[in-house]
Amino acid sequence: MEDHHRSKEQLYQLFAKLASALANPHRLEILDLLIQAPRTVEDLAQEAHMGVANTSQHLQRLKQANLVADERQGLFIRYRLADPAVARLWQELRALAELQLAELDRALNDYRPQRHDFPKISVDELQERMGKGEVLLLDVRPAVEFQAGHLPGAVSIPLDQLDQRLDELPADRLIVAYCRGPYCVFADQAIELLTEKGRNVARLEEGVAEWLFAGNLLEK
Amino acid sequence: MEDHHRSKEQLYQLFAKLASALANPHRLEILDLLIQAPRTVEDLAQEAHMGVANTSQHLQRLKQANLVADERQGLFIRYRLADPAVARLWQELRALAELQLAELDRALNDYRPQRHDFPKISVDELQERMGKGEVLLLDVRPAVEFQAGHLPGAVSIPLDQLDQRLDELPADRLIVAYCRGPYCVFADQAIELLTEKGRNVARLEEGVAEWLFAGNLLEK
DNA sequence: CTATTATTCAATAGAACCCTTGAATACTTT
DNA sequence: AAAGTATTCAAGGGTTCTATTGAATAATAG
Repeated sequence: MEDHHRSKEQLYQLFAKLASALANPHRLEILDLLIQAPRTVEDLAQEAHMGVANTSQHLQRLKQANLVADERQGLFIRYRLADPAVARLWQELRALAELQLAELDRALNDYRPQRHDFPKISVDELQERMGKGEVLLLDVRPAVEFQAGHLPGAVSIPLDQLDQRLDELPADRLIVAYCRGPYCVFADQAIELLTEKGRNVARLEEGVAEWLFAGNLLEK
Repeated sequence: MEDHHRSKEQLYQLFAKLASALANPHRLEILDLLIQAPRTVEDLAQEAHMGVANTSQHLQRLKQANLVADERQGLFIRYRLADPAVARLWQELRALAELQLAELDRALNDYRPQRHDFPKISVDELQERMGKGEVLLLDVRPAVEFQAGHLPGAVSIPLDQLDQRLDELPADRLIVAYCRGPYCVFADQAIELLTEKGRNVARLEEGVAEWLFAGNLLEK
């Protein structure tokens, strides 16, 4: 009888340990980055604005929980998601948070203040209009992420190069910008810039993660 | 620029807070119980073998995270899941843990040592054979949980009454026992007892939660 | 072999978490 | 109003988590 208890406790302990690996904002940000593309410790530290030692420690917790895997490549160590199911869990966590609108909506309004100011486009409409050649799909994420996988037919111009490469964009077609997903501001900034330049733009809220979950494939 | 950081941090902080509400074995056990049926604080404390004050505190953390809701009913306060999406997240968490078999499998072998010793039946086969009247579906969970919702056509005999009510079970049909789900031992124990008594039995691994996720409806 | 670079380790201090205990609160019944 | 019951509050001490710092380990380049 007591045995029973202990083994039940141990079972729940395992699940709790997995959950607690997710219970830190930095680690979630790291996962979010790794969903887009594998990266080295230093890259992650820089992107997430944290110290390298600290980043390394967080990565090790994630690794212990089997959420990420690593691979040595010469001098660097490259971390990646251990399994696509990790992304699914993270997605589910966000979905639940979205149900409790109140706080999240407020936080999101702070982070993406213009998010209601410009036109959006749905995946369905995008696919239909791309088929007719009416749309240019623009990926404004960093180049590494584009290379690791992107929406089919997308063109890559990372946000920080956008104003120097405006001439690569057609003036007569709708430009649909996307980035990592609904919590990413790159596309917002791209759209702001392009609107200033008089282009016809819209935002796709979905990123590569959502695209995958919907059962679609990526291009490499 | 600094603003940006802060609001991004806040966003991740929200998600992390939600995750940390799940990051405790007791709270997970509580959720697991609430998925089966709403309960009072005292009930939960007893089922989860923990102090009442402690249980109350955990419930409040869950409530603050919007994972559970409460409702006063006279002298008691009844807690329930805030949303079915909570069960989905919990399910996804377990699914991820299962991918990392090693540890979990060991823990599960401790908790359900006989789990490979008796026949199992799939949902499909169950439905087919129930249609033909070849099977009696037996719900061995506590009565409250049965009342809160059960698989269609199931008969309720809580585990602790089973040996006194054997005569209610037909001797000529296959008896399929189920309980809360794959991490629940009630059905295992029921099957052990029934096998001793010479009955023809099998276990359905799925519980009501899994049944719902598969898109089926419950009976009340 | 030495110097260099990416990553990890070890130690520390401060914060958050968790359980226990005993008292306080809220509602019902008499 | 008084007594009784379910739940919550408040305070404590022990444990775990986190960021920072500086030193230690790999792998590479010269």
